[in-house]
Formats: sequence, C-alpha cells, structure tokens
Amino acid sequence: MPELPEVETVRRMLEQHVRGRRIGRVRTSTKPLRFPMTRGLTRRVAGRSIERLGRHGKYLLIGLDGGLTLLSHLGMSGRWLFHPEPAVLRLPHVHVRFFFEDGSELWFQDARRFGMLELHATARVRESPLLAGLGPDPFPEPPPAEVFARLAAGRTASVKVFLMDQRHVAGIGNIYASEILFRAGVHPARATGRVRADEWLAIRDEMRDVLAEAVERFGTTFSLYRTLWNEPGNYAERLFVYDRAGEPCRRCGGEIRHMVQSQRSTYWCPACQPKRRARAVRGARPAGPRAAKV
DNA sequence: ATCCTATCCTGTAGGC
DNA sequence: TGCCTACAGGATAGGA
Repeated sequence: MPELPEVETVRRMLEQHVRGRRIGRVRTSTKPLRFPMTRGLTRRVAGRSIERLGRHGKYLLIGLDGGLTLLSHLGMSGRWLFHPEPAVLRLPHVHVRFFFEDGSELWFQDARRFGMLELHATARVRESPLLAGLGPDPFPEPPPAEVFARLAAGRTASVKVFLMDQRHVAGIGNIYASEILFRAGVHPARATGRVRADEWLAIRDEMRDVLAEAVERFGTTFSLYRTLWNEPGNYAERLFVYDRAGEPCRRCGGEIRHMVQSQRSTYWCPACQPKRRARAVRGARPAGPRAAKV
C-alpha cells in the first residue's frame, strides 16, 4: 500500500518534526524484518542526530551525522510513528524504537514484516543493491514521455505491470498504476510496446498530477497505511477506479471493472479506457478522461 | 532478455 | 458467535 505519495508524506513529516533530534538509545525486537537487523545498528546509531530526509521511489533515506544513513522501506504494512512525549501506549509489532534525548520517540511498526531498515555509510548507500537498480523518481517531475516509450519498445507485458516495475520508474504501485492509466485513458492490459507516443504523453502527465494530488492529501489509506501521527491519508476518496469494482465511473457513469494482472487487482473503466482506441477523428481532442480536470 | 509464478507475512473480510 | 479460507500487495528468486 505505501507507494510514492505515502512515503513522501512520511518523509515530509519526519523532516518537519524529527529532523535535528539526537538519538539517545535504540531498542530493537528480535524478530527479523525482510532482512535481519544490521549488525551493531543499535550501538552505531546511538548519539547520532537526524540531519537529512531523502526518498527515492518507495525507499526512505534517513541521514544521520557521522556519515551514516538509515535506509528504510515500508513494505506492505510498515509505519513510522512519532511520539513527542515518552510513549506510554503499547502497540504490537513495533520492531524499532528510537529514544531521542529530548524525550520524544520514533517507532517503526510493521505487522507483516515485509518492510526493512538497514544502516549504511552515506557515501555508499546509493550503491546498495536495493537502490542501484531503481528507475528515476517521478516526483515532482516524471521523466519525459520519450524515456518511457524507449523503455517500452518491443515489450509484450501489460502497461500496468510495466508501470509497477521499479526498474522502469520508482514509486508507482498497484493503486496509482490503475489511477494513472484511467486518467490517461489507456487500457491496463495493453501491450507496453504498443502504447503510442501520444498515450505515453498522457500517462506521463497524469503520473505527475496523480502523484502531486495524492501527496497533497497525505496519501491513500485503505486499512494499513498511516502518517507519522498514526492518521490515515485521505486520497482514497479521490480515487477514480481503484477498489471501485461495480460502482459507477466518475467520468462516464459506466461500471468500473476488476481483473487480476500478475496476481494483482487492476481496476478500469471499459468506456474511458477502450482496449482498442476508436479511429481518431482529425482534429479531435484525445478521447478519454484527460480533458476534464477535477 | 523478458515474462510469469510462487513466496514471504498477518490482519481482515466474507462464507458457512 | 466462531471457525475457516481467501485476499490484500511490497519485492524478489527461480523457472519457462
């Protein structure tokens, strides 16, 4: 669930509320996340201050003084939670607790443990295998449409799966892939290599707009994702297709459909995203929902 | 090289 | 009410 807008929301909140604080001590649980805890993390992080908050795709980079960077991914259910005062509440699945010297606390909670937290030397964190293979970050500006068209050439897999592949562009997941394709008027099952140049332009522009609007609304929450204050994001109410199977399309009133692609749910509107585009009328505006901005 | 499937994990929703 | 199963989707290893 946490995709680029959710991670960016957490990054901004960390920057606003946690940057500058110095870590006193750290407590970690024994259960492994996606990877075992970096050896010596507790000891090496103690006494460091949080200086910079970065992000690439769905990865969060927490820069500390002394040339260290924490690399974090939320996986499916990961949350960074901030407590301005020493926290008395008990929550399950809290794997890491940072105790700041001023008494505030930052927790990493992750029920399903698909998330991760690693300590790296700042100078080498970009070479980490997790980051090295990622495509460009599309926020706030996605790469030009030609970049997508070039990567897409000859591919037979569906354009929806293509957009979710982090090697092509980093940060798009299942929810925003469906939303971007709806707003671009492109059917999610189209072969990537057969998406035309004008459609890549639409996908690229809608990618920029969808991500920006979702960040503005603190991301999308269905059940798991929470902000730094344990609050849900509120972009879900703005979604056009995701999780809306059987409901009326907000553009044309037709019925939103559901299918499974690569073991993931895809939602789309058959009328707004025709599998085969009707023959273009000379001088006509592109079909589909692009024209009406909400 | 590219594509596709199975896997990790647990909370939740739906069926009976 | 309670038990059971299917499902959710982040990334990736391994097979076709």
